[in-house]
Amino acid sequence: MPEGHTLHRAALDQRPMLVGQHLDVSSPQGRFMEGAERLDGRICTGIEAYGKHLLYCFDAEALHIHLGLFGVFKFQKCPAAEPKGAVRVRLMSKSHCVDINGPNCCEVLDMPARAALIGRIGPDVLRSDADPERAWVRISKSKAPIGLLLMDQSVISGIGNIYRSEILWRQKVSPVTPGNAISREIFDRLWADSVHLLKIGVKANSIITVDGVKKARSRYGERVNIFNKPHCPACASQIRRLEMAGRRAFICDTCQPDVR
DNA sequence: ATAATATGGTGAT
DNA sequence: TCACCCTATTATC
Repeated sequence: MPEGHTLHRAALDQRPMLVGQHLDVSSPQGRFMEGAERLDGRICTGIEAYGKHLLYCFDAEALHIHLGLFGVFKFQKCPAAEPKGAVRVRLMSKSHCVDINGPNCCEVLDMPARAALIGRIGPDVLRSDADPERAWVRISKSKAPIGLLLMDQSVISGIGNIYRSEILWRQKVSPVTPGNAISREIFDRLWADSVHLLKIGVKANSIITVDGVKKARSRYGERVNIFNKPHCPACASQIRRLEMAGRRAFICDTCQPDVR
């Protein structure tokens, strides 16, 4: 679930539920008591997503959430049901209740810390204020493989392990291509396709990288081209798996030749 | 029914 | 390199 699209979708969903209202903030699970107490009763002034990070703003402070691999948002209308599972934070407005379970990161940031966080994140393909030049500078100067660079959130943010394999396959780029061997034209295509796919992901609330597919049916199913698939949908070659940054990457050696 | 696996990132070792 | 966070889905009995 949580690649960049998940967080932007959460921001869109939750803004009308929470922003502009005094929130009851609690930690049913008990592992965020201090932070909850600090924010309880204050007005939520905005919700912003940066890459895979979400910030609930309360004037000069912000609740910083990173879902990690397991984290999930759940929301419901009031009156709210009993917390289910390990609810680290419960945010309650007059109308809605948002529960956050299992986040990797859950902390209160002051302004300098918020600036530091935003500063260390590369341009987010889903933000209109993103500057792709920053990503181009990093990639074009790096000897690291593009499959690693696309997953490096300080280079470009929002892309996760599924989108990585899918974008590189769609643009016929081998993940082992060094960043400094990527032409400006290829970079522009990678960026544009990332924006395109993650926007679809926000709308569908699911990763869909196959053209023409509108709705998510199963976990992978027809939604993706090569991620976790045995054969290439374009040429039927066997899909090769390789370990990159400790994560499984998928590659079709026919469609994505190593041109180094 | 129970077990295994992962769309992520941090901090310790 | 590994433990952790502790959900949701899929695979295996």
